Amino acid sequence: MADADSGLTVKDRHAAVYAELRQRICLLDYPPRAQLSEIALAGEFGTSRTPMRRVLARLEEEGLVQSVHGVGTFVTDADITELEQAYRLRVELTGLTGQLDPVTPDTVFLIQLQRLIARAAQMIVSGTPRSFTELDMDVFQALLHLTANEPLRRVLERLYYQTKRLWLVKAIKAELDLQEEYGIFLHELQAIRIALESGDLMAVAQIQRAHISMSFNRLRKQSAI
Amino acid sequence: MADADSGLTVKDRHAAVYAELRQRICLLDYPPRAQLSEIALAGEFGTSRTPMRRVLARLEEEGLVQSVHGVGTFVTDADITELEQAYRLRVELTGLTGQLDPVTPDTVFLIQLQRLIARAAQMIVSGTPRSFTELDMDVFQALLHLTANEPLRRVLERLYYQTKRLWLVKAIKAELDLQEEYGIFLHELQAIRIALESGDLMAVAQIQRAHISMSFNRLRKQSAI
DNA sequence: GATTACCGAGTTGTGTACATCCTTACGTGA
DNA sequence: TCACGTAAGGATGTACACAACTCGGTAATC
Repeated sequence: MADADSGLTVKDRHAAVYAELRQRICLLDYPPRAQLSEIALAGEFGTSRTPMRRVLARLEEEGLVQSVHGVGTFVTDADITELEQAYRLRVELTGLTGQLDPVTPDTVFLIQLQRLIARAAQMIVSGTPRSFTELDMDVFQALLHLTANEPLRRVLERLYYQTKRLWLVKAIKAELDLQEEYGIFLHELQAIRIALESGDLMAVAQIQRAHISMSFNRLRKQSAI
Repeated sequence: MADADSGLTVKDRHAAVYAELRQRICLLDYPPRAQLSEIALAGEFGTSRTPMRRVLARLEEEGLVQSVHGVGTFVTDADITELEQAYRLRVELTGLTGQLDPVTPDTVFLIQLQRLIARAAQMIVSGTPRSFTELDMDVFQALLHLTANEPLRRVLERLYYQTKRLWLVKAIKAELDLQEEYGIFLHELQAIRIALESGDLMAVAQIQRAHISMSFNRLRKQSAI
């Protein structure tokens, strides 16, 4: 409420609402099959249904919600069989980030990464599925800057938010070894830092690619039970 | 006008209008920088501004138009330097079609392809830049069925329509050797048919990938003049 | 004559009433 | 008691009036 939107254009406001709703869906604040009321959301964000419908239409394009005439707008359920194609595409595209317009990071980036690694280490001590997902999102956004290919970034971002809920759903249902997940993630970040310090962006991409692929296999293994 | 929309849901109508406008933009019926009037389009499609704005918002997401408050909605200009990243991503993703969920075509598909090859042969005799682009779109849609990976198909479709205008703009400005373009395209289709008949979908993908890459190089060579 | 302030036309963005549609509960009849 | 028709409620989809904004012309002023 009364957000400091001074100087922001109207499209920035739309983007902020979109990002907020996307965050809520992926953090399961709005769990799968939850109903989103256009009127209620409009009231919360201090606007009317018209701009809210535009945001919801975009979320529907991304596959995060689904609107049915006369019934309502509902969060889609994160089904692993339906999202397997998206996950595999995400694996391949992550590998491309080291190939298409790679960006050598500056010192600021390395410091930021070091801070993220510290947060990952803290996860092992006092991590929750939710706080881990928030960290994972921050890491994703940071590593996205390693490629300057804007279309690739947009596609990767979409695929990330489409598939990320799978992990959190499984984690909350206690179908994942959380300590193992935290440890692997910390190890991945340390490997990425080493690769970055040697300036090998192709290696960074392959490390990410490998871990996304392995993470999906762990998710699938648990589902097969 | 009075389209046979009996039985079609409302979202199909939206999709049809979206596809129609996308076609017009990519065939340069609406050339770059052309202004699209919400009211005029609403009148043409027999609806009001509200649904039309939803379609235009999606076109803006895809980067085909740009809306400015108080000014208008304009077709974006197909700038080769801006679209180079999209083009290179398209090259890589096309290569993935033989790898992610490849679909072995049935006999109907091969017959359809044979018909497309015949149209390509006709291009050499009486082709125009426009009719060639229409053929190219049909070929693209047909070959898209060779992968069952839906997310990949959606991304490829977006990248295709984002980048396709570049060719037609250059062709109309007579900065391309049309006979050479038509000949290469026919040769590509024949190579694809041979690869398909041997069931090698990976080869089909690599042939497409190579031709998209070469096509972009020809576009860039002409631009460097 | 140059500059600046202002007004008006035209466009996109927003708010809201209404249309359309689905679901559910209720009542009526067999 | 069950089946079916019907009406009410609530949701999304649509239409339209109005607000916000940009840009051109015009006239007043220095």
